[in-house]
Amino acid sequence: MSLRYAVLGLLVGQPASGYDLMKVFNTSLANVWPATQSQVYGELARLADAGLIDVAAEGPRGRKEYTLTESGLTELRRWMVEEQPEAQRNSLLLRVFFLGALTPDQATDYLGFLAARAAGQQERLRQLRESLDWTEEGMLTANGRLVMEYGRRLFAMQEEWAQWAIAQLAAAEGGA
Amino acid sequence: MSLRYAVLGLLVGQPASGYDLMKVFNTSLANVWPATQSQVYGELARLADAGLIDVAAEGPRGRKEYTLTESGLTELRRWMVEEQPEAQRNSLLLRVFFLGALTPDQATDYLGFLAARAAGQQERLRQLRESLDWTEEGMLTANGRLVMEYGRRLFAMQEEWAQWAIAQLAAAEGGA
DNA sequence: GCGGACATGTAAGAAGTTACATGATTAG
DNA sequence: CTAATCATGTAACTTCTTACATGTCCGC
Repeated sequence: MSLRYAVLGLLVGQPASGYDLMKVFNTSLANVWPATQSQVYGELARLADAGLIDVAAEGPRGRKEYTLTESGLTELRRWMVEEQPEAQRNSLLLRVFFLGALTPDQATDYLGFLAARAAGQQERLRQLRESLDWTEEGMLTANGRLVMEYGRRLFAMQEEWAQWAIAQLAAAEGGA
Repeated sequence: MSLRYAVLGLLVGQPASGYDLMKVFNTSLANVWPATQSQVYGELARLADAGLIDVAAEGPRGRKEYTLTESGLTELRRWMVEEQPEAQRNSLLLRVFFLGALTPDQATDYLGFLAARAAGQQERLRQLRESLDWTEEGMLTANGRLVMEYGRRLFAMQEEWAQWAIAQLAAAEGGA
């Protein structure tokens, strides 16, 4: 049900169309809460139906610009504060659990790949941060900083952990 | 499609029934790849159909014990090495993105809650590690160590990050 | 006028969740 | 004998993905 709240959250303070929202889902939110076009348009219709958003304006090409209603904002806040975060799937860790199904060489390669990927993601984040226009004071940029810093720390942790894990495997090999 | 591989992975080296697998999904894998009973039984039927697993033995109460076939192991390895990990959803970060929808006090409370939760999860992990029988040398315990260490580092990172984020909010408040 | 971006929508199917339904065996 | 555990399965529903379908406006 979180897609619903992603949509509500994006409409806080700034009206937008489905098309506008999709751009955000394909960029800033791509690594946090991916969504497809058909999902977004469907959810917008359902939210409007439920009175949590309104069509504030209609533009060219059938463009519908939605705004958050009061009950929409209330519902978003309720979700943020009250709702328990649901369990999240992690296919990286799933693979680590099953590392024993690979040969030791393959397992080490996989961890090496993870380390390299984490390093690459850090680099990509760094570039993104530099390219962003921090003068524009939207809500997403303000809290986007917090999210980016989380990402930076996560990727750094992953890189270090993968290197540690490689050493562990090597020690187990040597010890056996 | 990863549930399929979770099931295959759990069958590496040790035959099991759906009931056995559910115990694992409800414990070790609960925070990595949650699955429901109806999903697991359905997937087992499909995997047997596809020849990736076999019914090796039938026991009391209609118990069916499945083993991995060779093509099952091949397919698992292929997935582990070749398949790109799909984007993962993160409702924690989604909420952080929308922190601006809350009052500053509520936002700080939420981050404080995250810090406390991360601390609790570290404690829980520590207890789990102590309670585990490390003499039993199953594959899950060997690589389970790696996964637990990942968890430890993740929760530590989360706690520190949340505290950093609280300080950031305070600074922004003070500065404004 | 025409290509690219803008813009919305539907349909079919896969994956995941919740709830129900049923029965066999074993330990005490 | 009876409660707990073992054990499998189905049905209905929601959510997510992929693909298709359609049309409009704007700049050049």
